[in-house]
Amino acid sequence: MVTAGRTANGDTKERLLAAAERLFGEEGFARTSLRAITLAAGVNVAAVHYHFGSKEALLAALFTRRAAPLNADRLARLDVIEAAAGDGALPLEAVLEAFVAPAFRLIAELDPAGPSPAQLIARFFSEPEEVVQRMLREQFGEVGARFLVALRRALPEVAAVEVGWRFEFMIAVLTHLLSRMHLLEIVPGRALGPADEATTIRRAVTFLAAGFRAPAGGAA
Amino acid sequence: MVTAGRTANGDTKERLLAAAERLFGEEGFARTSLRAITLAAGVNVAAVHYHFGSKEALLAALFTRRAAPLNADRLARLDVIEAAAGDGALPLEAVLEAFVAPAFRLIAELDPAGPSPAQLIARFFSEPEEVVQRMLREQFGEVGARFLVALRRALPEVAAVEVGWRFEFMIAVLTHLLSRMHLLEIVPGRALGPADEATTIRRAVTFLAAGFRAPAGGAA
DNA sequence: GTCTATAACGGGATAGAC
DNA sequence: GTCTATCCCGTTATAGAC
Repeated sequence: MVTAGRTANGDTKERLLAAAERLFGEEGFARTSLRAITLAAGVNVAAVHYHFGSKEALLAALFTRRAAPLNADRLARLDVIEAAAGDGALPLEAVLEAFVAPAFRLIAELDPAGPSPAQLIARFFSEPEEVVQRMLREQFGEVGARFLVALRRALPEVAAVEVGWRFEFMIAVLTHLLSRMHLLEIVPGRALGPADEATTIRRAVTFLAAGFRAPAGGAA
Repeated sequence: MVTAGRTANGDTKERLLAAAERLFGEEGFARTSLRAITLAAGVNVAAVHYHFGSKEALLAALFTRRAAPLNADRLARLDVIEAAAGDGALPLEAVLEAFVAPAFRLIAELDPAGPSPAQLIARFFSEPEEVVQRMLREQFGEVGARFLVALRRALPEVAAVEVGWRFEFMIAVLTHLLSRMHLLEIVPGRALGPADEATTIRRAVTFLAAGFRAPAGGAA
């Protein structure tokens, strides 16, 4: 198929992306060396710079590769919901699921075994690198804004400021789930047990929907 | 007061802790060099090794210094609630506030201006270092277990497994708040506005309480 | 207890052969 | 496109003077 000969496979770039996604997700960006990545990928150190240019550029490539389809999926689902609702109020659970479910889809579809891709996406929210924070704003800005509007339409009785805060709580729950779901948690004897994707989504949506609907005033 | 002479102040150790707390919290452990810390503290590089032994030991010192009183405060509040309740069911909002409020107290009491101490505590939950993860289990194990029991006592009508998951959601919301509260968020035009401590606590508790009480079944 | 100087190492990046 | 070899820098940590 290809013109010139090479080592054994032509997908060095893909192998690098896969290895980097896993290691960045598990160890974080700063702790992961290019040497560790290329070793895991079975390619040469220089390959990173040839294919991507720098360590940061590799990270950026990983980010957009996952975030773009993730957010496209979210917006497509939201389009459907908004079209079905016409001018009426939006169904809250549906909106929440449109935001949450694609992230879990990301886990299941790609690497059935490993914890890989979603963990990295979630980790982005806590990585201090400026590049990361800038890309977060770029990639999630539009989705966030549109979902915020949708949530307000779904909750006309809740003050807009409160919806804004609760939107932040939703992001918290989602990123926490994605980044830590695979490991045994801090508190022993939790016995959360392994749950399938659909159950986890339902759990999150149920919890979040109730929180979003709560009357704002109530003190204890 | 002191016997022998020295540079200008005797609180090198304290200055190191303060600088490290801020920098680790803002930049993360791996990205923060000892040079940056000692520069910010106005002390010599070697002082870190003299007073603490290593970079990791400095981190550990920071962790226990904050986590211990934080969790003691939580448990004390829980004691009061349990004593008042006798054998009856526990009041959910009170239990949640006993868990959430001490963390915010941590912010307000110590450094009224800066974002410092709580941000680091929250960051611990996403730092990949094994030391950090081990200390998390050690320091938060007891508190987590006791609050989990208390939450189940407060919610006899909710399945124990669900309470376990929702406990995890609560940690998500809290850490997210503590680590990111200071900065403008990803979605522009949110207009969350600056909120005082009491309001933020009330917001979180209201949201969480409703989520915890939600009937488990409901699909959309 | 505090400093300077330096050791010992690993990191990202690049040049140039193939 | 892929490799080897190497540059150059910043890092933690330590030894030893003061």
